[in-house]
Amino acid sequence: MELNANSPIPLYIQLKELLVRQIRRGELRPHDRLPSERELSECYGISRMTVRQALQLLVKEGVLYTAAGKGTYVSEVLFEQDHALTGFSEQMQRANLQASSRVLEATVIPATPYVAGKLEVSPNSGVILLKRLRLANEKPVAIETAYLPQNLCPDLLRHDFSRASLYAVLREEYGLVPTTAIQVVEAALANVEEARLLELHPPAAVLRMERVTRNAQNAVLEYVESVYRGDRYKFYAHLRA
Amino acid sequence: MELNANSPIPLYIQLKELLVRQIRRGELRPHDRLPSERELSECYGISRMTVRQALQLLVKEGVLYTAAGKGTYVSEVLFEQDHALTGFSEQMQRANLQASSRVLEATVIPATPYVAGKLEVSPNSGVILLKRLRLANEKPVAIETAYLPQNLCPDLLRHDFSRASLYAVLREEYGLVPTTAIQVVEAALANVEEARLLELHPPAAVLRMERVTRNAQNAVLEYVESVYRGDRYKFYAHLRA
DNA sequence: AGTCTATAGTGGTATAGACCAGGATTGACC
DNA sequence: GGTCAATCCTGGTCTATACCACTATAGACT
Repeated sequence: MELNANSPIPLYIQLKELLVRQIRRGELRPHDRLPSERELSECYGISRMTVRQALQLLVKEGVLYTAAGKGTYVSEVLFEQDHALTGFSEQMQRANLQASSRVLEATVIPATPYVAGKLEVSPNSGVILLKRLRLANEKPVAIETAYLPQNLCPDLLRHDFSRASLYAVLREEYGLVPTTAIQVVEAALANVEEARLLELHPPAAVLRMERVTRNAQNAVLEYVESVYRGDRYKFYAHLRA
Repeated sequence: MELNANSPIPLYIQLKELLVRQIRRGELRPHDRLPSERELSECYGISRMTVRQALQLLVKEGVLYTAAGKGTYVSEVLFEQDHALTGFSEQMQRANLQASSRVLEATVIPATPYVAGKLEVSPNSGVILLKRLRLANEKPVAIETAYLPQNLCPDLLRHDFSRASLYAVLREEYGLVPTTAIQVVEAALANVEEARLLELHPPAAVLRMERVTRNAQNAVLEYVESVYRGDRYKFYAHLRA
């Protein structure tokens, strides 16, 4: 269980992942105390500052917590790194569910004033509309309608989005990486069309979500309206001041 | 514009706040390059590692971004310190609604295993339970049940929480400042008790939320279970990668 | 037994120096 | 004029050391 100083992977990352593995394997359990920074430093033959770099990362991620004068401890829950900014496909993969989709609509339309406002583009400019029924293990979970500025991702619709992940295509083909999003979520009763598509028997509760996603340069990548089955979807968010 | 080495405030925090002030005043504008780490180090008479501590904090917060081999730059938006981590009272104030509460329960209980896990405290240790009906302009909006570690805020319950804001008391009296939270939101149909308290006529949709709130030291401040009226509450979240 | 007081250990802060890979600039060369 | 290589600067990583405030413990004292 040693660190490799010649590896291209930084030592503090190696140590961080080593600790995460120990926690995942149960060798370190919640509220266990870790060896002190000085012990880790000596044990792995690296300096204390490097140890601290690894530990601080894990504290920031919520995996560990520290108590000055006492020690460093394993947190109760090891939250999965950020559900926050992943698409449906990635979320399902994380939950070990098989994601699939049925494309309900895939066209280019002129931006309505409302959508133009959300996307921060001119009205009537080209907007890609992608409406899909989302399924997990073949069972309907959500209806998702995404609007994207056509100039950011021309020819997007040549992909088959019944199988392809929108976020994966944006990232790999167009270099568009979501980094922030503003979401609004509310609860409501399913209407007739929603009940039909989601195979619900009214009355049934659904989660309605709107989201505007931006990249690091603060450009709007997409505006999405989604409707989730209340009984098959929970909505995680990690908030920071 | 100097740093004070004798101040109880760490140098890297002082530098961080100094940079934020410069950005707020417009002396540093989006996409401007900051002086290099070595220049800042010499300019303020502190070591480069201390400079990096300040810069890394700001990068983590999204205020700055770095490009290896090029420099450190100001991000496009300095997000409003946001809706994310405020309590019900603050949210209502922002929406120009008059917040009030009816205390349904306010006691100290021994931590159940489940709550102890959420709060990262020992089972059976003292936990403050505060259950309130939340109203906006006299109309019921939510039922909120908060659990707090008693050792963090002893005597909390001597306040009258039908009027006082929990977050304001935590901040002003105990110096407890929420900085991160993990929330889980789902939609459901209101049960009988919820419908009665929220004055709903079934069937009606509600938003159920669980939240674990932590401070900058990653200590758990509270665990909250809330039930919101779907028609009177929208749930905002600002997410970052 | 109970209380106080060193003392040792912990994380938090800070310094000074070093090397690396990658971007940017300059200048020699064709 | 255009190309390529050397050079310098940048952030990224890492070491070794030091002092502080806080916590726990063990031992001396009452």
